[in-house]
Amino acid sequence: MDGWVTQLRKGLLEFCILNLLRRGESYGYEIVRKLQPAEVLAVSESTVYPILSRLKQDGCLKVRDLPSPGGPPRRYFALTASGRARLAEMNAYWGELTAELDRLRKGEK
Amino acid sequence: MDGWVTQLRKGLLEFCILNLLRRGESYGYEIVRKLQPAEVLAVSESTVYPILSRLKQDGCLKVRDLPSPGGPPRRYFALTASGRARLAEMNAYWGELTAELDRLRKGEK
DNA sequence: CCCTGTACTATGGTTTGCGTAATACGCAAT
DNA sequence: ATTGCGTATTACGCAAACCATAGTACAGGG
Repeated sequence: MDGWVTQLRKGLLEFCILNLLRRGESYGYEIVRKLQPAEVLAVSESTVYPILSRLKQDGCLKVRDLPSPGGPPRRYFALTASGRARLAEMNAYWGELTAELDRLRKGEK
Repeated sequence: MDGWVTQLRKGLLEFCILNLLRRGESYGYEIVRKLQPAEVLAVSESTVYPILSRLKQDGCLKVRDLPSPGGPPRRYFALTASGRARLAEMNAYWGELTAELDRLRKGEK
């Protein structure tokens, strides 16, 4: 069960982070905190930071550094136009996927 | 988008196969066919067979071989008690996960 | 001076899906 | 008779994502 959860999260976390950033820019450490209370989605920094780097690399996010009140400067990430388009595609696919899975779980036909 | 779909499927396919077998035994080739029309879940044999092997290895499935009307003998897989328990846990976790994700996607608080 | 909380970076392992290819059986058509 | 197609399984190897672990760095309180 434990390993399965890890596998299930592949791709999903990227999806979560994009959805989180839809509301406005944020930085890695804060994103970890925002996902913490969810429990089923709780992750560590070593998971979030690589995802942010990849999304920026892919042109889905843009970055700007601002000083922090305590600690290294914060790297704020925000969605680009390309990122918003990507998120829209993902949301559409996710909708189909969950619909299909619900059909599988309840005893369809 | 394409690579993302591959990542999203990790763990999910195992979940789908267990749900499929809940209705009764089946064999690899047939499972591939049953998932085919779903589109969002369509996979090839090279994906399904390793999953079945692993599930059997983990004690979630039991196997019996029966002759095929054309081709090598079919390996029929069926859920064990342990498999049913595992599936129940997965279904519970999946419920929490989709609920949390829906909350993230709609602009909750 | 040490410890806690904040914030980011780097490395390596484990697992999974999937492309590719090989094997094997039966039946129909050329 | 041989070719091809649908059925059915097995084996090898790659790429990507999550995550544990560890390390760096700054500010403020005891």
